[in-house]
Amino acid sequence: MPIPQNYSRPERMSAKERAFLQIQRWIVDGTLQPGEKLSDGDLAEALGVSRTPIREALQTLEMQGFVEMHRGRDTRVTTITKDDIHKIYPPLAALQSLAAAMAAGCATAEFTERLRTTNGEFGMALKRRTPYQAMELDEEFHNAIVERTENPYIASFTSPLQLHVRRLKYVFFHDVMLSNESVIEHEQIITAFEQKDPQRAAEVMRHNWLRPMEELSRRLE
Amino acid sequence: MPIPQNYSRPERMSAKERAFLQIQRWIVDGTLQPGEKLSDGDLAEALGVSRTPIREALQTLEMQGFVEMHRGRDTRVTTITKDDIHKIYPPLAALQSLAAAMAAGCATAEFTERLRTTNGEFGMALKRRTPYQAMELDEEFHNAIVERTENPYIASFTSPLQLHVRRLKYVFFHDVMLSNESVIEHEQIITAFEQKDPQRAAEVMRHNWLRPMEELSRRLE
DNA sequence: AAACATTTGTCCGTATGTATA
DNA sequence: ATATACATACGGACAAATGTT
Repeated sequence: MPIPQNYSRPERMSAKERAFLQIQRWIVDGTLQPGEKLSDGDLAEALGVSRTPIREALQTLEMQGFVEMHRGRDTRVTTITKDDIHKIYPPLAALQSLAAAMAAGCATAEFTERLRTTNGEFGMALKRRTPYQAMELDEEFHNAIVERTENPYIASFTSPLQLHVRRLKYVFFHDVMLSNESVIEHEQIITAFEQKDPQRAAEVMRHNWLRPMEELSRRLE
Repeated sequence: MPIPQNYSRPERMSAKERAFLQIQRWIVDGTLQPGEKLSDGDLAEALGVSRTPIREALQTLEMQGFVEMHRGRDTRVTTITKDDIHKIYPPLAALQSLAAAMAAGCATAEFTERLRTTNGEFGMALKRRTPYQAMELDEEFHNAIVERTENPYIASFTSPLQLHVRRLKYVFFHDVMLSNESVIEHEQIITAFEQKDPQRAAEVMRHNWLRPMEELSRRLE
């Protein structure tokens, strides 16, 4: 009996983890809308577990800014306004920029090659008009750089912030909003890595995050 | 009957919150040492609550990087090495620098005055050789700037990072390690605010965080 | 004002999974 | 390899708090 090798995860997920990922997805993609009330009892029933793992998941999501728990009252999905565009992007840009500067110092040839491959696929996905795949490849590009810094403090913050960006796009535009300019900027970042130029890597990276912010902002006026 | 106005908190804390703050304190000040095993049962008994709020507190601490939970195995205080000095400070510097740049744009006279007062008390605490008070006034200075940005995403990350810095100092030096140069740098930041110079505010702020990193780093060699 | 309905917060027992002998 | 000991993960009941009728 042949068993598929890549069946989801080798390590089983805990109920809390499953609940966390599922509820997070629902919030990010807008299934659970901003301000919507969350009943842990209902979620427990929907996900087929007890309230305990749901509560734990909700508390984690509260830490990440996706839900607000009011003791004794209720638990709700956090609201977002267009102002959040200018609140989420700048810190993300700052940390990604830092990560780029750090990665520039220790970028090997095989690392830049890997980035170039990912960026190539990203560009192809844009041409192919498969925005969801493009978005995932864009995130893969940026995550690779963050992971390269081997700094868990940075990763632990950029990761949820990227999800907040996704949520912004879904909630306000029902769209992932990607621009072709990113491909060029990514290439410039890779070049800066090859030239061991942290300053330039940081500068381009910042621009690569602040430009989409401006684009979103303009489309809302 | 006169009731003290500033009696700790008007709102009662939940058991989870109490447990969270207490365990966090113990980890930061070294009472609970790096790598130490945490038994939720023992903690529950020590704090006079059941295991549920303890478990929830530990999960929150895990998100902040103070605790590692290994499913089915054990729960331990995270280890820190001297390498962490160079991992914690840079992202903190990057975000504080961003906060300074943002605050420079909207700093009022009364705001800079408040900062100047806090910085004055900070300098006095240094002269008085009351390092713990000095540290708290230093944090108050920086937190005021972060809060001024009204950006909860930044605050939610800098706040635990500052505690990691505290922990570094306590664990490696049993000391809070403050330098007089900070007073001058703070004043330079305030001046940059008054002159509405975000660039300079950001630059001084970064230096104000990276200099202590270098000082700690040198003292470890 | 007081009792109700609802939701969150806490307790504790048990099942599950992991490491060790 | 099997059994044992132990810690975590989960479930379900109860208590407390809040808003409402």
